[in-house]
Order: sequence, then structure tokens, then C-alpha cells
Amino acid sequence: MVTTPVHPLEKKDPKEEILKAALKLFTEKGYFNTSIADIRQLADVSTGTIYHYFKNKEAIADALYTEVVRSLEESFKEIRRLNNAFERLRAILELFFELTENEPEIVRFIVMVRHQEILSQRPPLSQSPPFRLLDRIMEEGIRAGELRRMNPQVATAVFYGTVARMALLRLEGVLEKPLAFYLLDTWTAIWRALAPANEKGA
Amino acid sequence: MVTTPVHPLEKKDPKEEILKAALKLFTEKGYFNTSIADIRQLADVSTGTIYHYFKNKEAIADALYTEVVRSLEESFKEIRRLNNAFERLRAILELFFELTENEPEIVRFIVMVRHQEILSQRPPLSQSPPFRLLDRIMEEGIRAGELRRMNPQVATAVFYGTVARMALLRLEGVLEKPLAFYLLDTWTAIWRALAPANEKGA
DNA sequence: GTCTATAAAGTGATAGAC
DNA sequence: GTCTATCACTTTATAGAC
Repeated sequence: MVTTPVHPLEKKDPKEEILKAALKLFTEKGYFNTSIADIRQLADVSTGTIYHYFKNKEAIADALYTEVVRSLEESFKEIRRLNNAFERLRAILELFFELTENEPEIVRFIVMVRHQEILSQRPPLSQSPPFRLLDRIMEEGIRAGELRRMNPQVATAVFYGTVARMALLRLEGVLEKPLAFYLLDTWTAIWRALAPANEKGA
Repeated sequence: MVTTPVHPLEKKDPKEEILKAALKLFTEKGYFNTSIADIRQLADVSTGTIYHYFKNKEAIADALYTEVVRSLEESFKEIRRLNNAFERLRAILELFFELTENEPEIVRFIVMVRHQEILSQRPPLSQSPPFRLLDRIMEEGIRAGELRRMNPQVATAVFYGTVARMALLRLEGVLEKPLAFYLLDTWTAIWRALAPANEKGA
């Protein structure tokens, strides 16, 4: 974004074009089924340009990983400012459902790509900052009595497992309607699983 | 198994050795990071032997997929004979948790391998027979009033999403204790999410 | 910064002896 | 059925002109 020209329509930033093409190809065909030649073609640049901006193919995936994790962490931090666990979790659910419909490639990258198979250096997403933040949101909610007393890791697994599964089924075309259609049922189920024992069903 | 020799200790079936090695390598390093040479070495056979039993590398992955799906379907069919949704889902949860501890490579293959990236012909696991069976178990449970009235696809997503996430976190080493340790919390959460409205919390 | 041309290496798969 | 040797090809990555 820093290098975006003053007149946006004139010329496109090749680095951004490369990343955009790579995200599309990696999530559609998979990292290993995507060659540099594929990226070159879709981004409409030459091999030399790709290697001018990125050390190698892995570095492209790494840049995507970093950006997605950073953006997710930013959203989660924002959401953490909400008043209680109910509102925070609800907001994260809605964020994922909305992202799945509007930015399917990003969610594909989050829930479908096996990052460890590509980026052996990086931790699995489940240990990246945004997911640690999710764990903390759970711990705080349990401590505050806003969530039922339970193992916080299990709470996170129930929550994120459900959310990610819904996103995956939607991206695979198994769920035919937009995720908004399933939002109420999904939230009711999640909240029943996590709500304090005395609380009503949502 | 058909070709297992009378004296099991004498000679190993090369086909089984190849499959065993491939399962280990595919789930540990990934399909594309595993070369025929790697399989050859671990299975202690020659390249020629591999291509005698399998048309190509993809056919090895296909054989593994077929066997895992078949075995899972068999277990689910057995479990379906139980009396109600409560017992059936509980049994599936326990099956997955036990499998994760005792046969981690099989569960890795189920929850971590991106089959579609390798086997473009096969449906995603979410549409394979055992998972269709799981959907039917949910539908029947809802119709019988053993589960809360809700979209059955959401019910399946909550259930399997949670189970798969717990297995994944365990396989990634995030959960330090055996899954049995988390069984009660996991089941309580799942059952609260799915139980009929009047029912107590497990 | 961007391009074309090409090098260097690894891979899946085959041929043919035993 | 199993082996060794090797082909044919793709792929990543580099060199060097413009």
C-alpha cells in the first residue's frame, strides 16, 4: 500500500499482483500444484520480476501467511474491546462468516492450506498470535463467570472447530446457502456449549 | 491380508509395507514433500516393486484414502446400531479420541491431509460415505426428538468440527495430555450444544 | 526494475535383466 | 516379482541484456 501510485488506475504494483495471484492459485490448486510459471502468467509479470521481489516461492507463501495472521490479529484485538465473552465470540463468528462470503480466498488460506507443509519455520496457525488471543478471550470469559467452567482449550476447540468447519463446508460447496442463513443456529449451538450452567439457551 | 503368509514372521507383504511407509511419510511430511525414493527407502523395496503394485504415486494415496474411508464407514455403521443419538455421538467421539492416541497416522490422514489437492477425482471427505452417515445420524436424532431442533448440517459441523479440532490440537502437540483427559469437558460441551431444550447439561 | 534465456537439480516413471 | 539403471520431463532459480 505504501508504494501505491497517486493515480491508482495507471499502474499496478507488481508485488501486490504477485501476491494476489499466488493467493488465488495456492488456495484453489494448492501450493505444490502451483508453479512459478502459473503465478507469472496470472500476475502478468516475468519470472525475473517475481524473483526480484521474493527470494523464492516459499517466501511468497510466507508473505501471505504473515499478512493474514497480522490482519486477523488486528481484528481480534479490536473485538477484544467489546464488553464480554458473549459479544466477543459472537463478533468473531460473524467476522468469519462474513469473510467467508466476501473474501473466500483469505478464509481458504486460513482453514484449508496446510502451512506447516510449506513453511516449516512458522508455527501452526493454532499457535499464532490471533489464536493465542482467542485462547485468552476464553480464559478471561471463564474466569469472569461469563462462560461455563471448563478447560479453556476445549472451549476454544468447540468454538473455532465449529466456525472453521462451517466455513470449510461453505467453501467446498456443501452448504448451498450463504453462511448468514446458518448464523442463528450456529451461534445458538456454540453459546449453549459455552454458556454458564444457569443461563438460558442464548 | 489375503496374501499374508502362513508364518507371519518370515516375510512381509511388500504392498502393505509400501502403504505403511507412504501413510507415515504423507502424514508427517506431506504428499508432495514425499518422493518415491523416500517411500522406497522406508518400505525397504525397490522402485520397480512400487510400480509393480501401484500405477503411480497418486494410486498409493488413493489406496490409503479408500481404506481409511472404508474402515471409518464400517465403524460408523456399527455405532449406528446403538439405541439413540446420545449413545451414537458419544461412541463416535470416543472412537476418534482413541484412534488419535493409538493410530495417530490414520487420524492425521483424516484431519490433516488435503485429499482434494492430491486426488482430484475423489470427493472431499465431508461428502464421503462415513460423513454422509454422520449427517443421517444427526437427522434421525433430530426427528426422534433426541437432539434439539436445528439445521442438521450445523449439528454435524458443531460435532465433527469440535472432534476434529481436538484431534488436530493433540496431533500438533498443543494439547499435552492424552485426549481422554479432555473427554468429559468435550462431551459436555457437545451435548449441551445438541441436546433438546428441556434436557439437563449431560 | 523488468525482461528473456537457460542452467541445475530433482522427480516420476519406464526398460529390461534376473 | 523384484531389482538396477536411466530416461524424459518439470521445476525452481539464476545470469545477464536492456
